[in-house]
Amino acid sequence: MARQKHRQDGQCPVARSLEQVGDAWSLLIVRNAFDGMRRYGEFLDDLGIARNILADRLRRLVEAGILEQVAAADGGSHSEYALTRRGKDLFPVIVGLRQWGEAHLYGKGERHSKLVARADGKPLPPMRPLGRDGRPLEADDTLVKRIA
Amino acid sequence: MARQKHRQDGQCPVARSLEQVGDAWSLLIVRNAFDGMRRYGEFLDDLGIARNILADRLRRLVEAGILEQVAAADGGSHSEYALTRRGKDLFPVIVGLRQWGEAHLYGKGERHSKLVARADGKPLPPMRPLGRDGRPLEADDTLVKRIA
DNA sequence: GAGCGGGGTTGTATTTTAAAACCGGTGAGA
DNA sequence: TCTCACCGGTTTTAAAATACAACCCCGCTC
Repeated sequence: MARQKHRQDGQCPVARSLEQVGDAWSLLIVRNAFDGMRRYGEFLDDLGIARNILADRLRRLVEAGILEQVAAADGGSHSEYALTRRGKDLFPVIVGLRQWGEAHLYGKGERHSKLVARADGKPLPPMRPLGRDGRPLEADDTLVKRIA
Repeated sequence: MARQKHRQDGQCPVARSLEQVGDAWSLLIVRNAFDGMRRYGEFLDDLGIARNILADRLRRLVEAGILEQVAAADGGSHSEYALTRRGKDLFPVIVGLRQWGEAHLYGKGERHSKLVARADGKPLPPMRPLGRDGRPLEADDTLVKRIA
């Protein structure tokens, strides 16, 4: 489903993004990559994903330029998967999903991992879209301008 | 795939979020809802999704508290689907996907729809996670603190 | 009461995912 | 050097999700 053509999807960047990362596994792999995970076996163990699916997703993510295969950091014979610039730019997407989940998907007292600033160890404030004046924008303050 | 259990997914808000919206259709429906779309037939025509899948996704989104069914605005007999507070809070996720797509998935000169501020009609600056001091944070400036 | 549009449900074919067995290359130890 | 794990996959087969088309129900209009 992340790979089919809809009506006018060339036009909408959201749709085009979802063609590349619009399945749960891809974004979970990317999330783990942000946490420093780099090896096939690590992803396999952590995610509990089927081996063939993991291989397929890694291949797609490499093809999409989100991950790249690099020689192992420890000089071993295997290769590792590292986020490219393009992959790192997915950070706001991951943060958005994380903060939405934190805000809406946990009961009071139910614990979860937290994203904190490395500098002070404190949680990040909610990420919000800002206008050019630096003030937060709600969805109602924006509109999608379709191309002519 | 958006609906299975991984190793320790209760813990990670990203995983939990993706259980609810981790497939392309759900987020495309939400995207369209942000654009003011409210009716089954509108989603059907715009997305080119299969009818049964659309019905299923709308049902799930309602169950998840992201959409709610409300009486039609025009007093007709059918009902419409509107974003709840929880659904509206997905705005940063959609914006994140949109801006990533805009930045990485279009060739020079290739046109796409744009998200603009309603006030001045101008595109939004890139949304970025901010630290408590208001300065943008890169992924490397953060870490995920797992719960004890 | 026939026709029609909206909003679905119900089959059934096709595609994707999952699970598990298998395979090839490297490196360590006997 | 032989073999024995281990890592990183591929292949095979089963199960599930998706797509597509046909059908159905309801309220409305004519």
